[in-house]
Amino acid sequence: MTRRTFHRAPEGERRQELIEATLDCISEFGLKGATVRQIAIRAGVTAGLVRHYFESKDQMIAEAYRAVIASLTEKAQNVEGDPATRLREFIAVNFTEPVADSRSVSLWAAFISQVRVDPVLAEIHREGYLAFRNTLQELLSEFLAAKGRPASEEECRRYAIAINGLVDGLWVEGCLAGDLFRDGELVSIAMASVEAVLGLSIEN
Amino acid sequence: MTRRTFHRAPEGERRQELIEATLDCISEFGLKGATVRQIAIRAGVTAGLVRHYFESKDQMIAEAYRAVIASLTEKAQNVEGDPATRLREFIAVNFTEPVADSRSVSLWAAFISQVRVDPVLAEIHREGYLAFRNTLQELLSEFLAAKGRPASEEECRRYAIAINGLVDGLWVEGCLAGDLFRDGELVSIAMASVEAVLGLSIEN
DNA sequence: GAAGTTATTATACGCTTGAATAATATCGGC
DNA sequence: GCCGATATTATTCAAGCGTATAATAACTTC
Repeated sequence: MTRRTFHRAPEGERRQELIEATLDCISEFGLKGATVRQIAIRAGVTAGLVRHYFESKDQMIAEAYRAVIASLTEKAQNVEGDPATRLREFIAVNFTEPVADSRSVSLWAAFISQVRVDPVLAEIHREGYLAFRNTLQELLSEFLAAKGRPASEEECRRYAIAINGLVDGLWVEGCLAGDLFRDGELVSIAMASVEAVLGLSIEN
Repeated sequence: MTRRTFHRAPEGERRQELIEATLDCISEFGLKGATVRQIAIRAGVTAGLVRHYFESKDQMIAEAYRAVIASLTEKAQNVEGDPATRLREFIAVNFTEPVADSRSVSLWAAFISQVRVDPVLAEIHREGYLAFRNTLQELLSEFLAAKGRPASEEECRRYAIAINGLVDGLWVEGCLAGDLFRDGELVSIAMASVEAVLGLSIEN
């Protein structure tokens, strides 16, 4: 019996691979199909290694969730240009890969469904949601000011909640059943709706 | 050893109880925590009975999903009155119990997360989404006509997609973290946004 | 009220699960 | 080039999983 060959992964890299493998498994087989063994196979290692990098499977799952939130928000945070351009980009990003992807929404839903079960995941969700919404609120505040219609923080808050809801809702359905919509239809509907809600054009 | 006493449930009733117990378990423990044994305990029967009513656990889960979709949509389908009232009701219902409830969104998310895994669930989702959206589209068509601004089917379709997304998105966040919003805030934001999108008041 | 039907319980089976442990191969420092 | 440290594999374990089967208790019918 010959033992399986292997190489030691560089610092931190294996952790990342394991998290990525975890997400792959969750999106493909669901949370209950994402077993330690399945994840190990996907990562190209043996099951025992998981416990060398994480205290428990649950802890690994929680870290994987943090990675999902980060990937869903980071693209939206780092937009550049004048306020109108940034607002347009912020919206468009959600209807473009890799955010607009059935894998993303599967992961998002899988974790959402655990928010009630696991307080740790609930806290991660809450932070992610607020970060996303606050980014949007700040963006709206600048946009409205630039358009010569500055709004109170309270007003921006309401706009941010509405637009965040709109974008999220369209994002979910677009990811789940993209074939129900024409190319570019969702982003076009989103833009038009945001303009209507704000009562302003998002063009420069 | 004395055997556990029991009574025979009337036709269909036990099925319903088992489905309800399934949903309870999914919302409380997640899909992977909803085991046959847990579900049986919740329903007040023994595990073996599940297979007397359902061919398999998977089939029971699928039927449970149908029940969720039904509960989320039936409230919205059966609104009465003039078009404006019905439109207002349609929206408001989504921010009122039992639709607006963390249990509902947990169930919704749990199944959504399986859409990629299980084609049966994917089909159930698709039907439910389209039924909901088409109801809304019909409602919008009547509303716009009544307001003296009749719109083409294509226009109504776009409005329906947008408003459905908006309502869904707000519903999700409201259910997940209701404490982030003031009383009635979400329904108020939803109404205002819908009015902005349509460019019309929803009052009579 | 006895007989027949079947809903329900009880028990068992094979498999998978997350985790613990022991053996071993790889690598950095010297 | 050896040596200690540790990343990785291999193996094992008890618990829990979905399901199958057999015994039994509760109704129905006559």
